Amino acid sequence: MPQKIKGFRDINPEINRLRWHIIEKASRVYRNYGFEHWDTPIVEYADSLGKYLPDADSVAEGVYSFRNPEKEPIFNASGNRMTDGAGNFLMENHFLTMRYDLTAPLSRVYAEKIWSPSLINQKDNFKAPLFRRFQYGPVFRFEAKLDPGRFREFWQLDFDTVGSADAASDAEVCMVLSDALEAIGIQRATYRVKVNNRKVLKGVLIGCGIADEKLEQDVLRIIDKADKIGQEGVMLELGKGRKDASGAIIEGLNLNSSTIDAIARFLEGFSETPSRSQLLAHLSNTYTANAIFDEGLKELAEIDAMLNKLGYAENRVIFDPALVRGMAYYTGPVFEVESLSTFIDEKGRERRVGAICGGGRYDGLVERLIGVRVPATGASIGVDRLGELLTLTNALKLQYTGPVLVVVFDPTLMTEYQMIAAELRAHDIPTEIYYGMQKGLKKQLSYADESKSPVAILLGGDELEKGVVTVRNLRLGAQMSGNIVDKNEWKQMAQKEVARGQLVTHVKEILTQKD
RNA sequence: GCUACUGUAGCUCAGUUGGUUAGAGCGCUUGACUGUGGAUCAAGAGGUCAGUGGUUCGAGUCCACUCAGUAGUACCA
Repeated sequence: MPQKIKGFRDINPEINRLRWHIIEKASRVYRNYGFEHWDTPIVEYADSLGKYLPDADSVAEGVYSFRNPEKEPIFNASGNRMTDGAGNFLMENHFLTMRYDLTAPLSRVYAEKIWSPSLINQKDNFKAPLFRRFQYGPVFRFEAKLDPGRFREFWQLDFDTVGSADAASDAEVCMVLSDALEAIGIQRATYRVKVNNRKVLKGVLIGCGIADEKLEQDVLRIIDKADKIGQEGVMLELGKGRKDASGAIIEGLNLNSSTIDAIARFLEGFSETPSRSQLLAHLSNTYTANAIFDEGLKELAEIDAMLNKLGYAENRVIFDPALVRGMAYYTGPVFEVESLSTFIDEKGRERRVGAICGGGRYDGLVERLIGVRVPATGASIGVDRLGELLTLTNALKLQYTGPVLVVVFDPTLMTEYQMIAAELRAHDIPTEIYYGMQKGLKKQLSYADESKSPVAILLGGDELEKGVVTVRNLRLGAQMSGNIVDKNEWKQMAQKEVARGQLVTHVKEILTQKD
């Protein structure tokens, strides 16, 4: 049997409806804030996408890569074609990579399209142009192990502001996320936008004597897991390591105990979720160690002030001092949206979906491509993750009505059926004619049910002669089918013979009925 | 990647201490029903018991390995 690749999905109409609902509602909010819609290719030169470069002609760690079949010239760092000793251009089959997020392509677009090449030599006296875009589409990651709800192809829905260092643009990210989720139909009580600042964490760690970047990343990674492994687990992993419940051994960082204590004290300060203002007060009273910390704190205070004025209170946006986000490239504020909704899995356990959005400030991303520091901030909705959440928690019921179905009683009347369908379509009523080979009436009406048709049109020789059609209200019929005994009575209610000229009016009437 | 568990029809599962031709419900197909489903009845299709090797007179059942799935854990742009 043919098979699809694991980690890739077939998207059925139901998932598609949900997916596009999310995209349409969120995009409208993004547009409202002035973001414009861009798309970029699914494949990019590997070099454009950052540090996850392939090292062989195979799938490299985490990404899908392959050689471009076309031979193209190689460029050096200053953008000139490289030549061999005899002056011939060096050509190569470049490495191409399928995008693993939408942010790396964004920085490529910015560098290539927005940053005019004529300005590349003026970088010392140059103010980066402003660029605000939203984008959605599939991204690809090679995952060796696939957790439920994690795929190799999945959709993201990003919005980013490139060219602003203002904390106001960070505050705006929180507002956009909050607005977008509510536009999608997520109840305010069921999500929280969480905000932290990498600069604060960095400052604290420097205060603890951790300045080495690699070590900093390791410590942050462990802090990030605090809500999962608890305070105790964090301390063990910072120290000598631990054994988890399944018996797997997790290596520790072997920090000395005074460092661990200092980090623990920092985290303990927030064991009870404090309000934004409490947190700011606590931070400023306790840690005034260094410049980067102060800068981070000041940014958080600005974000807080703006959110307060604009009505984004603690029930929408909170500060979480242990929030890290995995990505190394974040340089300032980081964002994550946590869903508070729970669902019961098939084994009866209560579970959560977790993070449904993520983002942050990444002032160094464009710099990696063109050597110029361009501040940028933004976030992304995990479309499929969110869709999964809405399905599992049954939080959103999308109203969907399928097409009217014209039942084919008598194949010789096909032209008549086509005319009926055309008439309904001309009035913007989606209409389908049954073309299946299983002609039984039962089959045709089951088909109508499956495609969620509201109405079936029945017409045979008798009706044709009388100049009428029979219109059956399938939604009403379904409602009544449970408790009706007398079939004729039921038929009378759910089904009506109307004059051919009244068809459109009658169908419209049924369609506008609310259940 | 590591640890544990699971793998029988499209789905959910039963299958005795190893014993003849592997079952049920739901779903599916056809018909009763040459013009009215969400009912009934009847018939039917559908299985390399995840795969390979082994133990045995005999394996769905026991053993080993492989693969896949689930849960936890690690990594995660």
